[in-house]
Amino acid sequence: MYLQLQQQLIQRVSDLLKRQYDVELPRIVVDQPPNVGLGEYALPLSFELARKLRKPPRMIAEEVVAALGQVPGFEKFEVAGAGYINARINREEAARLLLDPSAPRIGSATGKKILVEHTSINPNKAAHIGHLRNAILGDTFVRLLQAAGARVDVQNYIDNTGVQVADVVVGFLYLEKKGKSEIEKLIASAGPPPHSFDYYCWDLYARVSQWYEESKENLKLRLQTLHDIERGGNDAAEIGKLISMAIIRRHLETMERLSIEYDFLPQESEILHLHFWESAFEQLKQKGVLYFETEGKNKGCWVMKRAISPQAAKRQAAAEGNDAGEAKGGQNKDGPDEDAKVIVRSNGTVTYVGKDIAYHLWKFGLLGRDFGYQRFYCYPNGRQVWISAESGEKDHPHFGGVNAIYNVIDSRQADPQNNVIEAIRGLGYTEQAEDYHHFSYEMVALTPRCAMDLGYDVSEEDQKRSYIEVSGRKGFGVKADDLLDSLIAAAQKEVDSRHPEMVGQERHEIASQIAIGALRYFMLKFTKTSVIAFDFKEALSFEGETGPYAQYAIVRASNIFRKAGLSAEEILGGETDLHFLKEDDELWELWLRAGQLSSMIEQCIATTEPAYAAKFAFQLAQQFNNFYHKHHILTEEDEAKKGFLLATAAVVRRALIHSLELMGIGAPIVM
RNA sequence: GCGCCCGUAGCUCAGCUGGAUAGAGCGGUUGCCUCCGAAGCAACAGGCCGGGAGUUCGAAUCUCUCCGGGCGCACCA
Repeated sequence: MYLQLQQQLIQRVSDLLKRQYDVELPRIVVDQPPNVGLGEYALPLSFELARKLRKPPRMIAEEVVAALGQVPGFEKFEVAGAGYINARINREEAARLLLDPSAPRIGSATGKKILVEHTSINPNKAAHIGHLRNAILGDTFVRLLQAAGARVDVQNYIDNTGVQVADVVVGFLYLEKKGKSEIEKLIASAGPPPHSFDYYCWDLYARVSQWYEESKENLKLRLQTLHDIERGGNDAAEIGKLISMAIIRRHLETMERLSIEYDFLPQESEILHLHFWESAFEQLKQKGVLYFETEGKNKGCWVMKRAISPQAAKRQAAAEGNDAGEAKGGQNKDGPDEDAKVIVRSNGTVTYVGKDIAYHLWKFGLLGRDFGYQRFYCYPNGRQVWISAESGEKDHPHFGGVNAIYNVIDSRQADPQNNVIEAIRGLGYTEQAEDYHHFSYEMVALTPRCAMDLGYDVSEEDQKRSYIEVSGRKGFGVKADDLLDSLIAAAQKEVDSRHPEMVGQERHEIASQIAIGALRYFMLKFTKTSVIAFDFKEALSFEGETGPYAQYAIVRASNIFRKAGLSAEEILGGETDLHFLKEDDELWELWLRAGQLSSMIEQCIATTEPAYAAKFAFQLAQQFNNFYHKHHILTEEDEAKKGFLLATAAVVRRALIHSLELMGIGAPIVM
């Protein structure tokens, strides 16, 4: 509702500016006045135009207001402060839009096919809290895109031929002296966490990392095992596959607990064995993106010019604009470009970035090759997960070939990601390069106190830091399933004491809804650029700015309807006297925020920042709680007023449920 | 050395495509359950928005610089 009216207003104003002053602003800024009593939109454009038109801002504002006249959906326009143009929405009309449950919503991404890749945990150990942040951010973004009308494929990339898997293979073969059949038995006999296979590997992985430090001979075994796995067709490769498959299944189980699902699991082994790189290599050579270095430290390698950061590129472009004609970059300096990125090593093997370029050409449908596809797992709701295979099933959906991609990868991978984008741009695929988004986020770390509570040795130096990085290699971190279990246990305790009348199964379901709400909200309330210093006390909290706070607001709203013997849907569809909105700014503010839901969705997508969704839900819940406290609906004597208050609760409840849904958080029946 | 991110209340963080009086949660103090459930509400205390300069009618927000912290910069994966 809010977004629609805003777009109409912008259109109207920009037409007017063109007609009346013959000016076109690149963007018409729309703010919200400090309080709703001043209107719903504030346009500061007169300040911007004052110089250009040689008129004081206030005069411009007055002229614009006079010229605007009547605009459908708006009550009036007025000049405020030193020259703001404030717009007032026709409250009753807007509220009617909000009540209509069948109102069509058209998002900015309608009709687009978008690929989101997230989770992508090395299949060699249990998932930890850092992986949770990745998966929750990714899954929430998927939901936001879908709400904006996009068709989204969800991919979870599996690096099954990397060192991490090799390390665990080494652990089984040389530390534990276990063969294939013994590992098979181990997998078959594993139970749920903490007796699960991924937990077992978590410890083994840490032990192997220690063991490598004991002698150089051990490290040689690692390299040899890695090469065996890459080549395929041997014991190490078989065991690697066995381990990786078993761990992937565990990761899917862990994520399923959080309602996180996938469509396709592309594996690195297929990228290798189906020769994706060979196709990419041809293209890259032909277009001159890669060149063969004949001198310097990279002699004998195929290299590409290293990408510069987007910001540095902007600065460089600006500098070039100032003094055009200057030499640009190091390409034509003396000697080889020592800073170049090696893509093919002098021994002929391809680096990780090279494989990634090939893989991303596939994503955009530009490679000319495809994976084989095999069924891997089917969710209870019928959704099918596919996994890559050398020769797959005959009938399968087609993945890749999308309009835009989002890779949810932590900020430490910014350089390699930029290199892939540069290669794609270099091949002439500028549009695709623009629609390649590195969805970058900061890591989750542990506070020193948290690390010590978990029983880890923390050096004196580390104790002074505000946070310590999680490390799978050291086995240092909080496992995802452990955290979930603690959260469920904590929620269960509350539910048990509040609802002794309910049966165990029901209580457990509610407890897990609350736990997931707490966890998902916790991971989303921080902006992507903020390092989360993980702290159990904060994460386990169900009070204040948390998921359960918002869930509780919904429960309260639902209780009103249950107690009244009405359904919220009935109220939304019925007749409501909306004149109360005219004089009550506080109530109108509540309706207005509910109406800003789609505006919030677009903002999240435009900035790739799901944290806005969390803030939105919390603020709406907070406003609702305030309303709930102030108005006792069921004892309201004025029938018209009562109906209006019920409609208010129904509208807000629906917006709350929807906003939590966007974050993958369910609405419990009771709490 | 180069690049990226961060620095806002005691703590953890919003606000940053410039705009009206800088916000929230936690923690602290104090109230509120005969009333749709207190996982809640209300109130108070708490701020040179890291320092400095610049751009602007206007800067927490943009630019530069310095200080402090974090993370990247292999023919490793």
